[in-house]
Order: sequence, then structure tokens, then C-alpha cells
Amino acid sequence: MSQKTLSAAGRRRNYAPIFAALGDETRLSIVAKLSTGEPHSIARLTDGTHLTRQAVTKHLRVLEGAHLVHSVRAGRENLYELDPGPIREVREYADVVSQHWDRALARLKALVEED
Amino acid sequence: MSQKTLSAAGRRRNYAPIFAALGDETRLSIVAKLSTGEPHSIARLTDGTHLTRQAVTKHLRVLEGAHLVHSVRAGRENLYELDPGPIREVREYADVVSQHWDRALARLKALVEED
DNA sequence: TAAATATGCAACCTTATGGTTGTTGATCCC
DNA sequence: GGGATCAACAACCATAAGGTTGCATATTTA
Repeated sequence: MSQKTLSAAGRRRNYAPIFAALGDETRLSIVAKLSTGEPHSIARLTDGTHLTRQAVTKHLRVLEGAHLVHSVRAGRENLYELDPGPIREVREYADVVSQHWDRALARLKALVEED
Repeated sequence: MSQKTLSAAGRRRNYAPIFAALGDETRLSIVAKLSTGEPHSIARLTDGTHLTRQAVTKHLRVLEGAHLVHSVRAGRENLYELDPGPIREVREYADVVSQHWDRALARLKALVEED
């Protein structure tokens, strides 16, 4: 059955896991590196950090779980690439909340000013 | 001294705490309730949830720590209100990353197509 | 003033999170 | 083949997170 397009407010989407995945400096820097479009291996993503490759692997798993990245096996290395979808959803979410807030404030202002 | 307006990419702002604060369903629903502009007491924010008032209080502290909300004491109750700033920053962040990605893809596409 | 309401503080519990080390298995390259 | 490279799996550890209960405190309000 076809999924009806829900209103931004109505679709009680699970944004929480996406935000949670982005709520870590290391993972944000991984996202930053991958946002160049160039796929990175785990070893490469580990270079320049003070972390172990294993730690970076775990972070990648978290990002993968939130569908923020996906990996492709290439020979002996595992290439990770950004999945832009969830980030666009984050943008929409923030947009909706901001607008909601702005309109609410406008209404309150109008209420106060009507005399 | 005046804080120079940094570029969205240049200001290595700490987005992680904001994302982390939003990375929880309960806190997202709190933000949703407050985005109406109407201040809510802790008791009111607790109504309708299956949580304890103490649990909600803890979540509010987290949101407060990320400057997503602030509270004003009104008699015996503590009214919480949304702080829209961080959410706008989140929107900008997602916007920048999305655009970065899109431009990177466009460059790759151009590279492939040049023959 | 006394009951009811709204909150704060502290202690405690369980599980998730971020990280490490150690070992094993593929794969590339000389 | 054999060493170097890239990565997976598992065990383990310390601390943070999310939640609860119990008790104390301020503020309405009947």
C-alpha cells in the first residue's frame, strides 16, 4: 500500500535517532569529511584523530543505523559515503519548528497590540 | 571585543550538544509543545506522559543546557519557554551540509561527463 | 492556618555509550 | 609465498543517561 504523504507536523517521524546520531563531535566530523562527496575508508577516517580504528568503526555503525551513511565493500577496504536524506529531513524539521514558533509569536504580538 | 561574523562552515560551532539534546523523543515532544509559544509549567509538561515529573525535569535541564529552552519562575511554578536560536542554527547546519553535498556531487558529475 | 499544588534535591538503579585491547580473517603487493 | 594493510568480532571497562523513589520546601487557596 502506498504511503500517504503526511504533513510535516503530522508525520510523527522518528527524528530522535537522527539527532542522537549527530549529537557527537566525532560523528559530526565524520559527516563533515564525507560531505565532500568522496568516499572514505575507515582507516582514512581514523587518520588525524586521536581515536582507535575500532572506535571510529563504532561511530560509523551509529551513523549507519540512522541511515546517515552507507558503506560499500571495495576489495579489502570498506568505503563509507554520506546519505544526504536524513540531513535534509533535519533541515525540514528545524524549518517547521522555527516557522511554528515565529507564527506563534506573531499571534501573541497581535493579541497584545489589539486594544 | 566584537565577535566577528564567521562563515557557516568556518565557525566550528559546537553543534553536537544541540543535536544531542534533540536526540530524545521525550525532549522532542517537549520542544513541540513549547513551539506554540505558550510557556508550560513542569507539571503541565508532565501531563499526558508516562513519565515522572522528575524525569521531565531532567529532560528540561538538558534542553536548558543546550540553550534550547529557558525558565522563568512564576510564583510556585516554573514556566519553560522555547529558545529558537539553536534550532535556527540546526537549520543552517543542515542547510550547509546539504549544499556542500549537492555541489560536490555536481562536480563529480561534471568530471564524469567531461570526455 | 491547613491542605493542596508545584517544585527542588539527593540517592539509587539499570542500561547505553564511548572507548580500549586482543585476536582472527581477507586482500594487496613484492 | 609472505609481509603489510584493512577490517571484523569479542570481551571488557568506566562513565553518562534515563528513570525511579523519598523527602524537604515554597506558594496558593479554601
